[in-house]
Amino acid sequence: MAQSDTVTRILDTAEVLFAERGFAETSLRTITSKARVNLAAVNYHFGSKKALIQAVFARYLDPFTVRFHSALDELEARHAGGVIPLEELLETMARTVLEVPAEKHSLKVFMKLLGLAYSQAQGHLRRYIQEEYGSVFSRFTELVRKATPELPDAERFWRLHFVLGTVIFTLSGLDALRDIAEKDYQEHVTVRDLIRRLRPVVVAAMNAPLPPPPAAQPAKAS
Amino acid sequence: MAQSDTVTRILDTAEVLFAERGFAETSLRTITSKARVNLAAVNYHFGSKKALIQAVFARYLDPFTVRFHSALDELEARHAGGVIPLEELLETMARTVLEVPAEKHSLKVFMKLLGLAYSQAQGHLRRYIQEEYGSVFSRFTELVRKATPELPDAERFWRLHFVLGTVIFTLSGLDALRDIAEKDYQEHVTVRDLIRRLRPVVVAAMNAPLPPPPAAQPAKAS
DNA sequence: TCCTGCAATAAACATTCGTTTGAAACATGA
DNA sequence: TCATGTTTCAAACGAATGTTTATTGCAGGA
Repeated sequence: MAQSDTVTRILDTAEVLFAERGFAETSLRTITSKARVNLAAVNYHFGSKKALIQAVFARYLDPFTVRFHSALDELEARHAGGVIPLEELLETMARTVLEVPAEKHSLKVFMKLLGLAYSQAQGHLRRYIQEEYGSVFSRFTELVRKATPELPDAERFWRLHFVLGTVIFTLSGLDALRDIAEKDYQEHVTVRDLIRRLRPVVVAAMNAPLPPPPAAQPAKAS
Repeated sequence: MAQSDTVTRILDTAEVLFAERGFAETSLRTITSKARVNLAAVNYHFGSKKALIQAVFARYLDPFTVRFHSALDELEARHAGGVIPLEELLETMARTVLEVPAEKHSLKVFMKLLGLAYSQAQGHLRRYIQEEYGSVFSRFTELVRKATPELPDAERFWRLHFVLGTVIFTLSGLDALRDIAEKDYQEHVTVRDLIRRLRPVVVAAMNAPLPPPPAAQPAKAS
C-alpha cells in the first residue's frame, strides 16, 4: 500500500503546516521534505497545490457532514415533528465538531484551518466549501429557524454569523490566547473548557433582545 | 511635496490590496504598478515589505489610540471616580472605531486588515501591534474589569475575546456576508446597521450566566 | 518471462518574488 | 550658477516558487 501511504503522509504534514503558517506561506517543498516524499508527489497525486488544500479540508469535512446529517436525523426523529430546542441544536453541532477530529486528527488544527479558510483570500477555497458543504449548513440553519420563530429572518442570519465568528475566532487563535490566559490566570485551558465557557455566551447571544429599529436616515439613493 | 505624495499613494493602494487579497498574496509589483510609482519606491521609503505592512496599520492605529485615550479620559472625568457602565465603555469603543477611518479611509478596509492581522501567520505583525498598541487595550480591559466585578477574571478575559471574535469576524467578512444577506433578505446592510445589531448581542454575551464548573476529570498529567 | 501500468525520483523549467544597484532627475540653499 | 542632498527610475540580481518532464523502479497478470 505504497500509494495510500504517500498520500496520507502528505495530507498529515500539509494540514499541520497550513494551520501553523497559512497556505501561501507554506511551500510544497517544505511539505514534501518534511513528509519525506518527492516534491513531484503532490502534483502527481493531487494535481496542484490548490487541489491539495481542498483535499486537506475534505478529509475533515466529509466525515463531519456524514456524522452531522445522521445526528440531525436522530434529533429530528426524537422530536418527531416537533420543534428541536436551540440548546439541543447547538449541543449537537458542538458534539459533532468535537467527535470528528478526535478520532485521528487534531481539533486545534481543524479550527485553525477553518479560520484560515474564512480570512485568507483563497477565493477558490470559499467557493469549494460553499458548493460542497453548503447544504448541510442550510439544513442546520433551517432547524435553527424553527427553534427561534420569534427572530426576524435577517436578525437570525446575522446572529448565527456573530456566533460563528466567536467560535472560529476563539478556537483558531487558541494557542496565542491560551498563552496569555495561562500566564495571567494560571489555568491551563483545553478546547473542552472553552466550549463549556462558550455555551452560555452563545445561548445568551442568540436570545438577546432585538435591536431598536434603525433611526430614520436622510433619504439617499443606494 | 513629491515625496509625501508617493508615500501616501503607496499606502492608499497597499491597504486596499492587502485587504482584498492578504499580505503574502499581494506583491510589491502589483502595489507599485497600481499606485503608478516605481517598484523600488517601497524599499526606498519604507525599507521592506514588512515595514510597509506595519506602516499601513500604523496609519489607522495611531490616530485611533490618540482618540480612544482621550475618549476614555473624558469618560473617566464624567464618572469622576465612579464605575463606568459596561454599555458606555462598549459604546465609546464603537464610536471611536467608527470615527477614525470615517475621515479619510474605509472602515471596511480597516476591519478586513484587523481580521488578517489575527489570522495570517505574519508573526511580526502580531508582535508589532501588541508592543505598539497593547497599552491602550490594557487600559480598556481594566475599565471593563471595574464595570463587571461579578465576573471572574478568567471568565471576563475569555468573553472579551469571544466578543472581539464576533466583531472582527463579522466586519472583516462583511462583503461576502452582505451579498448573501442582500440576496436572501433584500436589505442593504451598512456597517452602522451591523453595529446597531451587534450592541444587544454583545451586551447579552458579556452578561450571560456563568458556566457550570468543570466536571471532575479523571486525574491526568498535562 | 515478458509486458503493462502505476508510482517514485531527480532534474529542469518558467515565473515570480523582494531587494539592490547605479545613474538620472529634481529640488533647495548658498 | 553651482553644489548638495533627496527622490525617481530602469535594470538586474539571486532566491524561491509551482509545475512538468523523462527516467527508473516495481508490482501483478497473461
